[in-house]
Amino acid sequence: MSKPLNSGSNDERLTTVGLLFESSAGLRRLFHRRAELSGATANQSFDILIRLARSQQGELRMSELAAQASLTPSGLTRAVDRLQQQGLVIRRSCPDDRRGSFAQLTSAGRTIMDEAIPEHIAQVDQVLNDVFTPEEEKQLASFLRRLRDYVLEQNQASGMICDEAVGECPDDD
Amino acid sequence: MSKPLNSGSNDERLTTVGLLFESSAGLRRLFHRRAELSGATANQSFDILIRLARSQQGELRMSELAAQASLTPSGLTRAVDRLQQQGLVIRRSCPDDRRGSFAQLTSAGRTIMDEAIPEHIAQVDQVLNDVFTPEEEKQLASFLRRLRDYVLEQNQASGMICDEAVGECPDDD
DNA sequence: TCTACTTGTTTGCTTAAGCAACTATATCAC
DNA sequence: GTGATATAGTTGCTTAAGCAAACAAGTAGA
Repeated sequence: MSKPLNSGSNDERLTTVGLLFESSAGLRRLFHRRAELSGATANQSFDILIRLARSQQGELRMSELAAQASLTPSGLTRAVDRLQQQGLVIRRSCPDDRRGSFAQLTSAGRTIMDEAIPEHIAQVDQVLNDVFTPEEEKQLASFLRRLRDYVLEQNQASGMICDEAVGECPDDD
Repeated sequence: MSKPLNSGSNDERLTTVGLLFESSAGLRRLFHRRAELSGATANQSFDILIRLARSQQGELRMSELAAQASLTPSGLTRAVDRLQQQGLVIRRSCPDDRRGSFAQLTSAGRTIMDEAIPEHIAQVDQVLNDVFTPEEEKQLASFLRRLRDYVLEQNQASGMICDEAVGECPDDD
């Protein structure tokens, strides 16, 4: 209510969090921009596609995918709808649990991603090389992993967004 | 086009970037969630308000604010519209440049923020304390600052989103 | 000073994401 | 088995954010 707002460590901490948000938003924009320039793969759902591409047989349960992409179930449903309309993904219903389904890359989707991923990797490489030493990069990754796990756990606790994906999901893009 | 996609360092790098996105999204959710629980300040534009609150006389040029909040000018216009409707902010036209305007906290806005900010700081403190040592925290902040600056610069280069805000804007939450 | 160009902000329109409510299936307790 | 509860996913509706185009005001050059 009346703490000094611009003094020292509190302020620095707000700044730290702000930096995280800005970096994330900025990176997203940067990748999006470049993808756009280089043509077809301007797809806003790249996030989803890349996670599928990097999964076993290119498929993932909807809920798992939602968690990985930081989307709500409903958000994911529509995103997969769109990708399905574009022919990049299909739903495969889960044999073990008839409530569930998998989102699975089609071969068209696979083709597109085989083309897009190296580009994306090149972008990522460039950024990381330009900004960090390999050592620093490792550190950053470790910090972020801890933060991610913590935050995920807290959010679960408050009861929401899936609840697996805590361990080591292949958390790329 | 044909690099091995799941081998070693490339993959780790995708993971690093993914962690950044997930951390950011997760943190955002967490703060939003908690703010909601604790009452009034569930406002989705907290980001904007806090930046105003931490600025000289609680005002900022629209474009500056857009940059800080990672919004496009159009996004910011609407966001400020909403806040203005809620009586938390007013527009003050810039005397030096009649194209421009400032967004400025009203006293109502100030009051709300005086209440909300300490809560927010407490949340941030808790997360950072739980996850990092002070040393690590400093490191993380430095990494993120570099990344933010780099990305901002790149995005500018591609021509977009304001173009100040590169130096040391008070880049908080 | 008239013209051309740049910059700051807004508006029209479209898309995407969230919440809450709903359906279908699974699981548990009895 | 039957009923009660939980889980996976989808749908209706609303809000927010982006792009592109418009405008208005500044700046520069002839």
